[in-house]
Amino acid sequence: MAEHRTGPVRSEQARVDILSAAAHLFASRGYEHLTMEGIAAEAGVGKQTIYRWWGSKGGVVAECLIEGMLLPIRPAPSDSGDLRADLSIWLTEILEGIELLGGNAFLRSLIVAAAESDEVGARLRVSLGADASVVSRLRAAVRSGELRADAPLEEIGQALIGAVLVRAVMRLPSLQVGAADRIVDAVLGELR
Amino acid sequence: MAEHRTGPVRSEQARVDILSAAAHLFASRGYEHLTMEGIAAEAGVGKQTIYRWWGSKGGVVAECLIEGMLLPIRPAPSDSGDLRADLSIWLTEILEGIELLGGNAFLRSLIVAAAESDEVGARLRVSLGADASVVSRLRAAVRSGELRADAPLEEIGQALIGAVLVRAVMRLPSLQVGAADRIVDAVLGELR
Amino acid sequence: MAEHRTGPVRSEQARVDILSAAAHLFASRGYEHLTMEGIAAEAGVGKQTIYRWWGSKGGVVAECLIEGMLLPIRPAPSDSGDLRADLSIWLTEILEGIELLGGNAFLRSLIVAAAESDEVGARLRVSLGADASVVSRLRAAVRSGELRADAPLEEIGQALIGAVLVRAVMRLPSLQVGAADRIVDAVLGELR
Amino acid sequence: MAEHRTGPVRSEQARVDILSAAAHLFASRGYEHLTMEGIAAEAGVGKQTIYRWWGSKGGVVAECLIEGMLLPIRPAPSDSGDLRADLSIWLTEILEGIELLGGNAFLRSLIVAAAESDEVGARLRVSLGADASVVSRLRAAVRSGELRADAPLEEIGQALIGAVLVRAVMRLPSLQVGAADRIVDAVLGELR
DNA sequence: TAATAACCGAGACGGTACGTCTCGTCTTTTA
DNA sequence: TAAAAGACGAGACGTACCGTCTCGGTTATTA
Repeated sequence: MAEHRTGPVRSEQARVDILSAAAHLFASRGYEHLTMEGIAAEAGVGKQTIYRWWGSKGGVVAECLIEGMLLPIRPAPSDSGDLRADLSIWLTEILEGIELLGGNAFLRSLIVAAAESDEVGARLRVSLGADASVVSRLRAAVRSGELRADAPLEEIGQALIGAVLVRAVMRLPSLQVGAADRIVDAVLGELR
Repeated sequence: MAEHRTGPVRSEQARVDILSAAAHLFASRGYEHLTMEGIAAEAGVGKQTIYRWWGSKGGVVAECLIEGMLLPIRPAPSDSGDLRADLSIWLTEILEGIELLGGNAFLRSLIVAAAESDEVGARLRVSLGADASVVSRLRAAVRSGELRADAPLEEIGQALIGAVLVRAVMRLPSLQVGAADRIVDAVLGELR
Repeated sequence: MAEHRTGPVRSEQARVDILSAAAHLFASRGYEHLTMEGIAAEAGVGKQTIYRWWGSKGGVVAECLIEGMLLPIRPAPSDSGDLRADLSIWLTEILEGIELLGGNAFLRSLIVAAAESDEVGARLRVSLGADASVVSRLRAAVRSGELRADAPLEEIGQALIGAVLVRAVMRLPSLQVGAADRIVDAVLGELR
Repeated sequence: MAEHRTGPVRSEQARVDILSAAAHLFASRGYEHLTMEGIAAEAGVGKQTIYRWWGSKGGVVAECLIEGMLLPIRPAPSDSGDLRADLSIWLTEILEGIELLGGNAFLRSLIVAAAESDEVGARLRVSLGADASVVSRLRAAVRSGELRADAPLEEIGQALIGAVLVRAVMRLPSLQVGAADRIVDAVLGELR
């Protein structure tokens, strides 16, 4: 038995306008200057329409992430048989994506958003790739003998992404060429 | 020839009261609920006295870090000759310190503060130990042959700390026993 | 064709609460101690709600005057055929009204408010009666021959009210019995 | 027996600098924008030096009045035998003086200062001439028969000055030519 | 000719109020 | 009945002044 409802249905237009406005303002002014009122004004939408569907700024930003409006959704690292090369390419893409969007300043905004909102945090894990996708590539490496059987796969993934975040948070110089290689090198070591 | 200035001198009492109030409120309510008015009220101080000496919340928090009022200042990893053991002990201490102060929620607050304020960011690097102290321990490891000569020492340090941060930011389960070991294992590998 | 606007309408409750609070605080503490924050707190209203509708303290006080919440709105002097008696009664009522509300101190507050805000100044002219109402009584006196045809009617009205104000401003002893008569006598002279 | 005191004596330089600064700021920005800090800065003086000798802004302004730094001290109306002419000249001078210094806006500032400070109020009475000097001229007029013996002399003086103040307070159009004559006419009437 | 006051400039201090901004909720009208 | 518009109570922001209280440095007496 389908449940019936009368009246207009959620406006897809409004939803898209809000997400676009949020993504645009996030990119141009950063999460700390992102306000509900600003999003509503930019989107040409009542504030209530935002609060009706999302509980907070964080929720809106999280949905932007899901939709790939803030960060292009990361592909999994590919499997060419050479783990180091695969991870290096994958990390390079991430670093370049961030650089394109504003570099460390943008990344810091993203980190603040993630730290303030569990929705964003959870989403960012996917968008940045610090999740199953790396782990499954690492698992393949275990199978192929590139990594030993009891290697702490999740921690390796986290160390790779973490090395990127930490540079943004702690104001180390912005990312340079070769950074991805050095990070992979740092985590995977010479001859593993 | 010393330069002379007349007039009253900065009140050390007020400075300490402000930092104590800020540290206390940070610890109990988190950075996002930390307000200049709250600090002033808690410290029994005029707001202007805060603005006179610090330009922002971030500045105050950074000085709290310097004074070791938020995080105990980290000792360098010791050098017992066994790099993995030394790093593991050092990282365990850091994790326990954070856990004691509120765990990942506290760490997230710290990260937000660091991401929003370059002063805090720079200070946090020292307080969390993601700086010269690890690197110099790693350098010793190079000399003793535990690490190869061209290992990317800074990136190794960042990967270690980054693995801790990333778990907080991305809402991975709070830190457990053995976490330090696994992180060190992830970064240093089996038999380096 | 009426212009339409969507959205909530101005809250009459808030408006009245604000004016009551302002009038009450003015009467009890004087204009110089009247603060926007005090009004907002007393009225149980956000400060922004005051600023949304009035630009300044002066505007609020002016509207209090319009509403007769500070000074009862003055009736015009009546016309019994005896100008001096009519003016004397009228001025006596004004003096008694002021005396009741705090005497010269209250009047000084009113004068400060008027001097600082053109809205209050314009309104006070009406409330104190230094306007058309006296002049029209004087015009009747011209018609009945009590005043000569080219008497400077406006200046006469201003001199009457001015004699009251000047005693407040210049800290002359507070108003006594017979004051109204003497003022009317001073301005109209013996046998005009 | 003179009482003796050790230490330096009050600095005449500072006193004059403060009064000049106050008078200058009053003239250029008005009493409502006159601040103790502004005076101190303009005078190149410590705030305490002001508070040491005057209790308040009002006190400083009152002394400016005494020194004739805000308003030239008014001469008494002269006695040519023609009361109306004498008063008219005297009032014209007052109006011209005010006009020169900023007109009604300046006068309003003066009124606010007087209403807020009893020292200024008392002083202004002298400076504006609403005091013994008019009354004594009026008394001469009684003696010469121009005014009847029981005319309320003080109230006449107050009505004259009051008519000027009331125009400033109540935002009536700024003073015009002939105003003095009309005011004298209003108060003294045709043929007294 | 010290010692001792009080003056002076400078300005830090605890406060109060300012006017603005944003929050999240609530209310009204339109479609 | 969702959506736009936007008013509302709340409260933090950063600034301006308040009046008091140190600071050193600098005069004038007084011992």
